[in-house]
Amino acid sequence: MTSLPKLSPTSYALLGLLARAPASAYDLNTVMQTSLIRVFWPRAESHVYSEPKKLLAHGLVSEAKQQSGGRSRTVYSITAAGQEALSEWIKREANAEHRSQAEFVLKLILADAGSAKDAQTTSLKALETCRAEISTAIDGIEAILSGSEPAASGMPWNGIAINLMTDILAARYRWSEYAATATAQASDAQSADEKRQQGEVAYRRALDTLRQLQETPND
Amino acid sequence: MTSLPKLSPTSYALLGLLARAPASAYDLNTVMQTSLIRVFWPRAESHVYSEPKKLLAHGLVSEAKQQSGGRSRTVYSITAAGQEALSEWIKREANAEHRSQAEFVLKLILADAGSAKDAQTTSLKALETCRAEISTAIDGIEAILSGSEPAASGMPWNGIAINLMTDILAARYRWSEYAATATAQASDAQSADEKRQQGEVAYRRALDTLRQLQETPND
DNA sequence: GGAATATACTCCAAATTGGAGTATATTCCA
DNA sequence: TGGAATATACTCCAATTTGGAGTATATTCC
Repeated sequence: MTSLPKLSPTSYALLGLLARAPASAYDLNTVMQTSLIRVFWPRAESHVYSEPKKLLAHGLVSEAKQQSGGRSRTVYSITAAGQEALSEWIKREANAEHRSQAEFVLKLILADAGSAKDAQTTSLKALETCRAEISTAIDGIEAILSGSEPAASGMPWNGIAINLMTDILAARYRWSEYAATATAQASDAQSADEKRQQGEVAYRRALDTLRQLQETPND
Repeated sequence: MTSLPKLSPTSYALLGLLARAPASAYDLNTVMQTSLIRVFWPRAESHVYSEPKKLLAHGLVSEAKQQSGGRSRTVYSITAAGQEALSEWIKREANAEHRSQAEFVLKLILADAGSAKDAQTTSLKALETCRAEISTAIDGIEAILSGSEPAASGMPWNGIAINLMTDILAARYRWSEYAATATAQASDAQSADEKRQQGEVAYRRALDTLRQLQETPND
């Protein structure tokens, strides 16, 4: 018995979308690239197209080929076994890890190899990017709120989850403002001791941020 | 002329570390797995070991084999061409994208396929994870501040960068508290309309978060 | 003297990316 | 009415990256 390829979180993500309604890989990809899911589970298009085939091999979805003119379309639907596997996955203890990846922070960490100006430029770029993301997010949320879809699927879960996105975005934005100021203060002319001093102030700010969280009264 | 494999941000990350001091792949890996870099540019051990060979092929680093008893050690050092390539990379406009990946958010978004209890359990797990990360981070920063290394490398840049980590961690922690409460309020017994209502409240909270950022006075 | 831990790697299958390529269908605007 | 742009609906594949297992020797601690 040759075992089937193991299911990944991506498999379950798509299975979860198919639990809402049958869809083609194209439909799934549109959701994967444009919805909240993209923010917390980004996957390549080619991956979104290949994954349903794996679900099919596992018997978690069924496929139906449709013809509309010269163009064909494969629509996937979740099976009973799929429903079963999905709710089993949801129930399983979650991996609460939150991974991030940001090339510009790498440049900041290694900024010694460049000039202070470079570090400032990088911070300003981050600030600009946050501003753009904020505008886009506001438009998106407003569209959802004004949209008259009767009880959009995933309520209230999507609403709760989107707050993680906006809270992190707010933190990133405010940090960018701080970093733009802090990097502007730094200059190549500074002495090693001045640089160290400035670094210490920064570390202390970070420590304060965390200590405030532990002091939070739980009343 | 067969072209060499292209350099990735990971290549530059290691080149940047070698710009501080010569090191073995083992040393580089220790930094990659334990320092701030791990938070914003996590890479697998096998990758950290193979990348210096690519740098070597490009002539950006040189290698020196050392013997210490029966065990050998390859120490890499940055070359002049490496210095050049590194500062060119630092100067290049940064990719300011900030990617995240969090399986537990996926479970929350797809929580319709499970019970309200599952969503709450997931939120509580996220909260617990944040608490552990906060403790670890406090210990780490305190160690840096009390450590008497004279002007640790990367000052003040590392200090500024670490604030992005702590600011995001604070946002994640506070969101987890919010999510634990919000998911506790939700129940499977709720009507579709109640769920929709609760979702709307959540979306409005997210919108408020972002709008406050735009209203920030720039004085 | 033995166990645990640190140093110092290699190997490889599997997962994932990202970009290019190939069609047909529909919508828009001139 | 014709042509361009955009949307639908995919496939293919090389290159990147992961993650885990495996193989040594060296040092520290009890």
